[in-house]
Amino acid sequence: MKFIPNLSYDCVIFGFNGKTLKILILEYHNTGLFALPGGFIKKDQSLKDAVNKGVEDRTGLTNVFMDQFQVFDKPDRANVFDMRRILEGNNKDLEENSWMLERFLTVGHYALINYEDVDPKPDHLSDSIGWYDIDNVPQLMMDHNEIVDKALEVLRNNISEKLIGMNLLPQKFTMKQLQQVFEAILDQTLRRTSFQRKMLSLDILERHEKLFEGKAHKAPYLYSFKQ
Amino acid sequence: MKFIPNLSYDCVIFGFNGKTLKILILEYHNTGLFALPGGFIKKDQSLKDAVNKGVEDRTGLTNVFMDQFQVFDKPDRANVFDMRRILEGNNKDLEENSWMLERFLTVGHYALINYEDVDPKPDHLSDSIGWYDIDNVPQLMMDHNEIVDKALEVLRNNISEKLIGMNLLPQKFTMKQLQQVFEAILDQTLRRTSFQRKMLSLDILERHEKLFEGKAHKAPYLYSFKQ
DNA sequence: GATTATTGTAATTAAATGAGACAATAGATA
DNA sequence: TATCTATTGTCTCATTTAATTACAATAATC
Repeated sequence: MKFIPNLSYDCVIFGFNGKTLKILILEYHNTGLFALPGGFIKKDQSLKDAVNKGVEDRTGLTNVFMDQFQVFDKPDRANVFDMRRILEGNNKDLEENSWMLERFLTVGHYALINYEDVDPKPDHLSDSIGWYDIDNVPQLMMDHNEIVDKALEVLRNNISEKLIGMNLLPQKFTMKQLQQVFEAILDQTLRRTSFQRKMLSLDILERHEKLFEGKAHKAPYLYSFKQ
Repeated sequence: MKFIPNLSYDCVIFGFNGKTLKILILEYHNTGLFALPGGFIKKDQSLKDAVNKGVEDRTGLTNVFMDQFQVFDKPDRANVFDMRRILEGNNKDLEENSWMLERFLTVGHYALINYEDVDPKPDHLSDSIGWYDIDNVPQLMMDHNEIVDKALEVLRNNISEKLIGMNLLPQKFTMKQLQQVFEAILDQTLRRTSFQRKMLSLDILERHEKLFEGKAHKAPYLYSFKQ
């Protein structure tokens, strides 16, 4: 067995389409079961490499911002029944894959990516993968809904202090777009002038050329994050 | 094997003696190796139960405030050489315990306890356990120094927003003691009047009787946290 | 050239924090 | 008993930070 037994990772991949916060969810072949993208860790592989590989396989993206946030470990979190359905739905040998029916602890991660860059790709076990609004996530297998909830909570706590919102945007963006990211994550409206003043005072933004959208009003500047 | 393979926990147990922040460190028999209190997770045990058990065994305390904060996973973090010394130093059979020489990922936790309540007890593998000032931690085995550093960082980030400092104090404490906890954790002096005003404005403290210490000055009130 | 929607920034208010002042007081001193 | 000392609790005022409002600038439309 090339994997570390009883241990997996799952990743809540966040994207932002300009209006709402979304996450990537996949559906397994012939089961109707929805789940977070996840996987196992090879015996000589770092956790980070394993998750990066999983994210890359599903999104095509490398160098994605990501962070582990909690181990989910309830002894009864694995659902043997569901796991069996997934294996059977994919015509996998049950004997050979019996290790997958054991108890698993999973390391919860979240990743932030630029929505526009992604063309979600199902892996060999799942027949679809797609974006779901954060407030419209379907019932997921095992404790994955709990993992999503916790990921969102951690993201909310981190957005202000760690300034990670940029990872959800293209490299150059307007102040309004940045504000919309904050508003989507925090689920509250922010004051335009205070937000702008705050962001500029942090001295983390570089100002570029204006963005002319052909709209009948003053054109906003584009910004990027320094280095 | 009754444990989950390749996975362990380690716990940075913080205490406060009124002056400085301290952590519990144990030394293994006949090896000169220092380490954090840690252990393994039984196949049907929750992570939290496992860590609680470990903390209780070493301190005698139950219902301790504790939080997991990171998985440490470097494929080369285990030091086979050190592990062998520990097993040999305890006259353990190497064959039988060879699983302990494999790669381990560990879930880092920190715990906050009332220093006065604790009489540290070595476990069967270690011949001493004791308090060390946070700025005078000896060289620890594997990546345990890194775990300590990270635990302190997380504690510093959490002290203000999550108000967990109370766990380092007896149930009733003076405003000065509370300030000293904050100062020890943040490693900076705070303004007495601002600190007092801030704490009182948060509406989390309950005021009790005064504490008469027999000193020639006004006696301070005792406070406790509202449940 | 006037109009419209939005942007960038300045001006004004309000809130939080820093810094100091001072009365209250538990015991020590004499 | 009266005075002195160290510390506490609270107040005031200055300073900093943040919220709110106001307004000029401007890109395209009419």
